Formats: sequence, C-alpha cells, structure tokens
Amino acid sequence: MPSSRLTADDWTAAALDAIGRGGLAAVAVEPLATGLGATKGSFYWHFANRDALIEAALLRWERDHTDAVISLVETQPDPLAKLRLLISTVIESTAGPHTDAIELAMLATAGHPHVAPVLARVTERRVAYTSGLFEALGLPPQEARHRGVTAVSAYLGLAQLAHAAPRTVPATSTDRQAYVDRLIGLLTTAG
Amino acid sequence: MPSSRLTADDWTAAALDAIGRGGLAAVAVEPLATGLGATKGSFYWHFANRDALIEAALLRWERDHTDAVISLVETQPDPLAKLRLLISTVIESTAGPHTDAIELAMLATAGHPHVAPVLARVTERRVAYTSGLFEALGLPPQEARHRGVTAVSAYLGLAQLAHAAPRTVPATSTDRQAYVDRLIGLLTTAG
DNA sequence: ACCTGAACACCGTTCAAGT
DNA sequence: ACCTGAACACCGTTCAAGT
Repeated sequence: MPSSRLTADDWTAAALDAIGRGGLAAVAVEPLATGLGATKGSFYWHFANRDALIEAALLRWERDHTDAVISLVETQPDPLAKLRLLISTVIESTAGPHTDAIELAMLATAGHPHVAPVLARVTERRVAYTSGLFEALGLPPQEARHRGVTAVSAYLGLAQLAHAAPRTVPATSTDRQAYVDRLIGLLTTAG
Repeated sequence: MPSSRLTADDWTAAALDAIGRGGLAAVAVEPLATGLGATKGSFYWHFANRDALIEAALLRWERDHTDAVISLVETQPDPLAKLRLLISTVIESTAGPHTDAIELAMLATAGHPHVAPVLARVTERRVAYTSGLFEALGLPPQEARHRGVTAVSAYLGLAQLAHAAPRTVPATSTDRQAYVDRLIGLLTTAG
C-alpha cells in the first residue's frame, strides 16, 4: 500500500519489475499507472516520456547490479579460482534454474537504443576484468585480451543459446559443471 | 511501381526490408501500407494480423537464408578448412563491415516469441553441423558436442559484443583474422 | 509540488460496402 | 477475390484545472 504521493523511484522500480516479467515491451505507462493506483498524468509529472523512464530504470539496474558478480569473485584467493567461480556463476545465472530475468531481458533486447549503451559499459568492464585474470595467470597482454573476449563471448553466446535453443545447452547442474571445466581447460591452455 | 493488386509475398518482402532497416519494431502495418500504396484494410485481407506478417517474414528468412553458410563451407575439402571458413565467414558477417542486418536484428530481438523458435532451429542446425566438424577432426562425440556449443556460443557472443560493445571486438580485418586463428587454435587443441 | 481528467495522435484491428 | 474508408480500442503525450 504506497502512500498517496508517488516518487520517481516508485516508477523506476515498477518499470524494472515489468522488465523482469515481460521485457521492455511490458513498460507501458497506462498499465503501470493502474498498478500504482495513479493516472498517466501523474507519470508525466515525474518523467518527460516513456523513454526517460526506461533509461532511468536501466541506469538504476546498472548501478545496483554491475559489481555484484565481480565482488563475489574477488573473494577467491588466486586468479584460476576467480576465473572458475566467475565462469560458473555467470553460466549458472543464465543457463541454470534461477536465471537473472532482467539481465536476460536486456540481452534479448540488446538492440534497443537505451539498452545498448548500458550493456556496452557492463560488458566492457567484464571483458577488462576477465582479461586481467588471464594476465594474472601469466599470459601476455594481447593473448590475455583475446581470451577475455572469447570468455565473455562464450558467456553471452551461451545465454543466447539457453534462450533461443535450450536443447543445445547442458541441462543439469552436473552437465553444466562439466561444460565449465572443459571451457576453462580450453581457455587456459598454453598459447 | 507495383501492380495495383498486391500479393501476400509483397507484404512479407516489405516486412523483411523493414526488419533489416529498423528491426521488428519497424514492422508497422500503416507505414508499410503507405509504402506499398495501399490501405491497412488491404493488409488484413492477406494476413490475420501484424503477428502473422512477422511470422511469415521470419519463416521466409529462415527458408532462404539458413543453408547459405553451410553450403559455402561445404565447398572446402577437409574438416579443418571447413571449420576455418565457417568461423571466419560467420565472424566477418557480424563483426565485419558488411553485417547481415536481418540476422543482427533477429539476435537483437531474440526474446520475441516469433523470433525465438526460428533462431532455435537455425542455431540447433549450426550446433549440430559444427559438432560434426569436430567429430570429423577425430574428437569423441561428447567432447565434439561441447566444442560445437562453445564455437557457436563464441560466434553468438561476439555478435552481441560487436553490437553492444564494439570497442571490445577486433576492429580491422587483420585483427579479426588473428582472432579467428587463435579461436580455432583453442577450439582444436587436444582434449 | 503533485495529481486528475479530458483531449488528441498514432497504429492495430474490424467490417460493411465497393470493384 | 481484393481493396477502400470509416469506425473503434489501446496507449503515448499534452495540458488546463484542481489540491
């Protein structure tokens, strides 16, 4: 039961919720207003238009969510353990049973003009971080960079596969673990 | 100057054209009708609704486009040459200068209910075909399958990167070739 | 400062009427 | 068989008027 007056944050929270449930297309001002017990006119006091709401919601997601995985991974002592945890975490969250609905929605709408830059920043950080792990494993910078790109590609591509062709991706937790082990084997093989 | 009477194919062609230019969102009945010099009412004679048009356009793309790459690759004599041509062709077409606009639009809207199954079929064929190449290279079936999944993931993920974070992917034709070489090196390394 | 309610534009969809 | 034109629904957007 929200108070009778709404804040911009109430609208972005509702928008993020909608994105998680039905993707960007589910961010519709009229249904959102109904859900919040307000009118469309109220929305336009807080935001210039639907686009501005989407942008605000995505920026909020980026701010709250970007460092989560990296902080988790940083608890590991050595680069190989970090790489192992990074890849298995990230693959579980896309191909596993409790997927990250918002991230999947973002990937599924990567072409959207507001999604693309957010995804670009998040992805560039991930490539940089992963490349750093390969450097810490002793690979020369260029080789480390290529493997970082390949590792992130493998993750993004598997997410795509899990969504578009689920039959092709490892189905059980054990299968996924075996897949991750082989992937790490390929990625850490001597140059 | 089209004849005064339109066929269903005229509409699907116009729809595919729109997808290539602006993605699924660009498939709007009213502007399409205007572009074809007809009215919306004419459209609804040929199709039940906008959804049916999108589905027809995507099926047409699948039919016309699916085997193109595989046929090209099959001209190569041995599995390694096929793999090399497959990966470089497919990476050029997403990260290179003349990208396949429709395929990129499909990947950018992979979440759409009509796009997903088309992408699923195309992708499953690609995984199966690529896994077959690894088997032909002498790898045991399960290992070959994993590498096929990884190869297709690497392609799909690089397409995503090229779109979402262009700064992270190899920019010049030479760089891309070097990247492909390393990728093939990793993928064909002994198990 | 924040919200309502009515209005309008745009596009998807329907359908009776035309050729 | 194929198309027009008018109508309606839905949602984005604007804005004068309320508290």
